[in-house]
Amino acid sequence: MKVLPEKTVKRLSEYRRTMLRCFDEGKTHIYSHELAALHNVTAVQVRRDIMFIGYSSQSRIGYDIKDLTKAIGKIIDPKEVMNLAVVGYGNLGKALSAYLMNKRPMLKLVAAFDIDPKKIGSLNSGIPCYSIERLREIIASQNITMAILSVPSSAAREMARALVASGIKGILNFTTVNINVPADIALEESDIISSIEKLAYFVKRTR
Amino acid sequence: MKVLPEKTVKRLSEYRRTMLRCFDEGKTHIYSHELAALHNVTAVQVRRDIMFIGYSSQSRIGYDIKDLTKAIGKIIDPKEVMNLAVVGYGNLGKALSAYLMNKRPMLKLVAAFDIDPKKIGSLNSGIPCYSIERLREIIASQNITMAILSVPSSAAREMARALVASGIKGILNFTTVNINVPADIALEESDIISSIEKLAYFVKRTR
DNA sequence: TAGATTGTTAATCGATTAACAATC
DNA sequence: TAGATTGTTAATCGATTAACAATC
Repeated sequence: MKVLPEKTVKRLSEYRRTMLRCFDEGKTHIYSHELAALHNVTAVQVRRDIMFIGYSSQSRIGYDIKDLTKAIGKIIDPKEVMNLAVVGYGNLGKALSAYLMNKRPMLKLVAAFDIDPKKIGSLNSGIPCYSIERLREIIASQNITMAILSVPSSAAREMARALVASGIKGILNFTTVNINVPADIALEESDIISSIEKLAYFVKRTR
Repeated sequence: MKVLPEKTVKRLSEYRRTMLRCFDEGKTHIYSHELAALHNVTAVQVRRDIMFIGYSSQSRIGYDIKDLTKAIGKIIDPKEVMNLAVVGYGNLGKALSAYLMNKRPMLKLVAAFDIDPKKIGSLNSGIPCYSIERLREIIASQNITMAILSVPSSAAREMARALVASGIKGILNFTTVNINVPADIALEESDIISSIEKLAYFVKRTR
């Protein structure tokens, strides 16, 4: 199958999460326009995204939630469990860990890293925290493929290099410094400061 | 001036931050290809973004950092100080507060809100924490225009409604639930779970 | 000057939307 | 059937890149 557009992948992930919530609330089917309204997109957008994964509902009573969530998983979920680490175990690292804990069955958070000796060893939210010196060792032994970078921004670049050197294949960067990685490493930036500044710009504009 | 593309606004914010860092390190000028390399974009992209704000360097020795950062500020910064609140003062809320504290002079974090009585009143990182019941009152009295939403996802929709009802003009949503707001409210979503799932998808692909 | 860089137009690429056929 | 919905092509819109003129 052809590689999906980045934005489609993101939306499919969101559709699935929304549908799982609706399913818990007793809903079994959902119309494209319902999904659309819940995500601030158009119904055509939803149908197009679903078309991308080759799914077809064969009914006019909306999409079968159970069926469609499974179809999305087949496309966007990894085939085997992927292990993650959170690097930098401060407030942000802990918050991100909590978000990730047991949310997605195929994505497993297995380790945290920090330089603060007080944090090392602690099982704060169910995962062990290691010294950053053991980064390479633990990444290899635990077969960790993705990392969430939540260290202080001043350490971001150096840490990113260390992660790449340790064999990490994907980095989610939560620092406020843009990092560079080789082309074969997946990178996702989440920059709070620029998000806020962008928001401020568009608030201003709408007045 | 015409409204800038969203992505351009975001990149301009990032360019500025990078340039300020470079300036602190003693650099006074920077080439478009240098800025480009630091942000994983092309030099043409950088020049085009700068063109959007009507800035021109009039030299072939790179952009004058002091001058260009000022020009970017003139376009993307609010004309007067904007007050922000963080709603939900757990690990994530505290981490986001720390990120924002004294980083941007025109964006001032002035209040936190939480339901936990233990947190209320505390000046954790220099800002007071109020009971969520006082949301409307404090937003009005402190003239708060933007909110960072970092409550548990189950409370996200209700809290978003309360914020809009209180007169908030922009929301940065850090919960894992998409929220709906009227068209005149600016909204920026930062969804950790879908970011991770997207990352996993593209890690898979590059193998 | 020659070489490097900026600024800008035109072309390309990718993502969204409009229009509508097919289906229940 | 009539009405509502899905699936899909074609058109549009927006963002990026290629090409190159202008400048130091």
